[in-house]
Amino acid sequence: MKRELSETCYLFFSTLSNPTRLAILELLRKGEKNVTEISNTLNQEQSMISHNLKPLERCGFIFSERKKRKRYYSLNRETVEPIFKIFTYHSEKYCPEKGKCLTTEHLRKRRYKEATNPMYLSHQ
Amino acid sequence: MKRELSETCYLFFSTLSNPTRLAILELLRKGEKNVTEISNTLNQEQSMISHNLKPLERCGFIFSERKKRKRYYSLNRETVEPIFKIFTYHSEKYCPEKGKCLTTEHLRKRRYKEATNPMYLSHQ
DNA sequence: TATTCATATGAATGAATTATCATATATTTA
DNA sequence: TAAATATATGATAATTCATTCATATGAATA
Repeated sequence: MKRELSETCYLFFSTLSNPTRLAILELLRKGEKNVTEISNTLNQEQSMISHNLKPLERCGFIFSERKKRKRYYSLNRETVEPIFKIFTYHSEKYCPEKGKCLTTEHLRKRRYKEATNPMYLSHQ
Repeated sequence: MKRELSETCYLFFSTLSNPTRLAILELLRKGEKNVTEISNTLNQEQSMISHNLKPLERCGFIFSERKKRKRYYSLNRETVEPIFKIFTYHSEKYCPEKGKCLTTEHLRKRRYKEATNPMYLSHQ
């Protein structure tokens, strides 16, 4: 089906429908990181990280700023946090049997004040 | 990249990252519709509509109920409306030059109050 | 300015997703 | 129960997307 009808809408959600990009967003919730740091933390090729940072920035999910040689990426918390908040609410209420999104773990942590280890590193 | 790390999260957003499915959600905002009605309104193959309804229902974005021969699908307004509300807010603030999502048209009315006091945050 | 470090880009391969067509199943009515 | 109606399913073709590798660009430092 043609996608012009809701180009922006489609772009918005398709940018979020990728494990690498979700992992990047999750990582940036901890604070800004440069490309090499993201690459090392997620254990993925630097070029692959760069390729994935581009759509995230284009959609306004992240911002970037160069500092000396490095370019630091940071989360657009204003809208990204609410997006995941709704996702968390939705998935807990309507998809309770499904596995948990790690992104929800962090939100859950706040609620119940219990620390779990960040398993988003355990992929690859 | 493996996707186990956030299976539900990935599923959630990938289900929304499809023009046909977005059009279905948009249509269902007007009220419940059966498969044939959706198919006719969107001018798409019936089987294609059925194929796309499945992931939407599986993710809890829509519900269905059989009435006589027909199966009526309805929107899960509780979470879908807030999702699009955030999308609208985000895209108007961070992607202003891009085309508008049709979904945003309906929400635009209420937009100005919520820009200062975003009620979509009330989910948690 | 030559070198090193950091990031970005492009092309091509491979992987995943989607639409299509044919057909199957399910429900109602004659 | 046969026919008509409504929806679902499966296999394949078509399309879109992601990853990789090689390399280019850009910024800082020696």
